[in-house]
Amino acid sequence: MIIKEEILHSVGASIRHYKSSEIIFSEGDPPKYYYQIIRGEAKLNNYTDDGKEIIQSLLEDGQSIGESLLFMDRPYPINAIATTICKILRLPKTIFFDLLKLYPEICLDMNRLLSQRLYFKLIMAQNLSSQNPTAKLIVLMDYLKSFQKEQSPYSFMIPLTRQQMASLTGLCVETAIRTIKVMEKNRIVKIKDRKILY
DNA sequence: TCATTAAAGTTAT
DNA sequence: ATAACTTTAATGA
Repeated sequence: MIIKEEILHSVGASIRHYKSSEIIFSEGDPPKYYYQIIRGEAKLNNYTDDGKEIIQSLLEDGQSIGESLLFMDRPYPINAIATTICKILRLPKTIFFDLLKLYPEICLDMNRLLSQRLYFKLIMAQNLSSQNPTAKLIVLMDYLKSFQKEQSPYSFMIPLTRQQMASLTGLCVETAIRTIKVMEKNRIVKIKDRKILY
């Protein structure tokens, strides 16, 4: 959790509830608020001209949404969509900046967070250009697994659907599925009732 | 080689 | 029940 809930409440953040698949903001909207998920999951995405979804990032409890866009004066280049029922705190941008000035600690945490986001983007950028599907999926899984201590083989259950993995790596689902099958054959992953262990 | 299309089976809501 | 996800197979770039 990047900013404590009590602090957000104390400066007048409002609680908003979203249904699954409800839009939080759309591409082209001007960023006006800081959003923080209290409960639920959301995603940042784009659609290619032929309608294929590209997931930019997946967000869960405690995480902020699209915060990097608040620091400049440009419309959102992405959509934010709730993927489950969500309870989200929303704080007007101006008050958000007051908070940053008031609490150096929050400011520092925000920089850390932006750094993490950039890191993920850089990792995924190498991925999207060229490379074979196996390499793409491994880069994604390595990144996800890096957050847990246990690093032994097959100790990490990928918390994503094949659909999501495909949308994050720019593959089509079928290719993702076939590639994962090959990876199972090559002992890179194990599959236990459809869950991928890496 | 991978994407696309279609069709069918499976799981989650 | 209905939608979302998974899987397989055929076809085309």
